Amino acid sequence: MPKSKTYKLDAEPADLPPEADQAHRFEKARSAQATALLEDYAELISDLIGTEGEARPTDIARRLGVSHATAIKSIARLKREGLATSKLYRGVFLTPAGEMLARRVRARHRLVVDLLVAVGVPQDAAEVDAEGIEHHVSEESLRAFAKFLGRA
Amino acid sequence: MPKSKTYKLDAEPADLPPEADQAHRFEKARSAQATALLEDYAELISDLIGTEGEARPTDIARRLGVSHATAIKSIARLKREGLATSKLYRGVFLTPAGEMLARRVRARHRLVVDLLVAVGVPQDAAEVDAEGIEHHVSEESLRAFAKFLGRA
DNA sequence: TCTGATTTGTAGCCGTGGCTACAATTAAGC
DNA sequence: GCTTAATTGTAGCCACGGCTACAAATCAGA
Repeated sequence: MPKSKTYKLDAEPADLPPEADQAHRFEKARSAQATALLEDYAELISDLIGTEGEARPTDIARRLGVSHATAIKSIARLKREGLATSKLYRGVFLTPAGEMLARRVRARHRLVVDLLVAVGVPQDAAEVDAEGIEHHVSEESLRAFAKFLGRA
Repeated sequence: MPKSKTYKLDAEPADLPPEADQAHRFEKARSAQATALLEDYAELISDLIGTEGEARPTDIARRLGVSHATAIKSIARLKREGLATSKLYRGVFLTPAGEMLARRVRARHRLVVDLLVAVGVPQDAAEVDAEGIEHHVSEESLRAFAKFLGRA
């Protein structure tokens, strides 16, 4: 529902009322989930353009493990949100906002995988878990991860 | 959609086809998301019963930051899935399966928070992030976390 | 070129998890 | 005990993200 088109990976701190801060934690997790799909698509489209030269809906669908119809609907949402563009029967492209999001998501993904590996999680499990985890890692945690990995 | 009523926190390994394993990662993240709500409710109900002596829909709703109608609908889903019981206008209780789930979820939550803190994330940020992260941490990662924290 | 396979898009269905509004029941206070 | 407040439950709406089925457009090969 945000009217702003910034798509920060984080959200405002918001000084918390007495004991209802548990509710705020859940709300935050829910809103993170709401943008997770956009983030996944943005990163994937960026990857496909980088490696294949183009991002076709069918390839996106196959990579995500969903039907092409689902992918196309989600791409429509990306367009509504100003993250992607496409003309009929042509491939999908990212707007500057979409590119920025993709870059941040990719960096975050790597950081999460690296941290998991650093604490002893096997590489393949780290890749799997990171796919779900990354959307819930705040900027603050990311900074801590970077520092921990010696990339302060 | 699972017919089994076990609710493992993990899922089967499944030997991966050629390069479609990216799709499998996304599918795993999606299925984790599907059980996240159940997990949150189970843990919260267990907490409320422990600290307040009972779990009332209104309290559940307030703690989760949703309307009571939403909470009641979700509780209905817990009942359908065999995790909770309740009689009309009486409180909510967990079945043995629900209790087990709650216990595992609570342990996992603590482990995730502790790991985040151990790598340098501030306590409050760790609590917030853990709420979203925990649902995507595999048993394998949990074991790594425990070992890293010196609780092998 | 034109015919058939592939890709893309559309329509319409479903379950989930939000919500508000209203009804019913229980609990509390006079 | 009755009235009122609080709680609980129901109904019905919405957007999302899945899906299948079908239609339209593009692309490739004969």
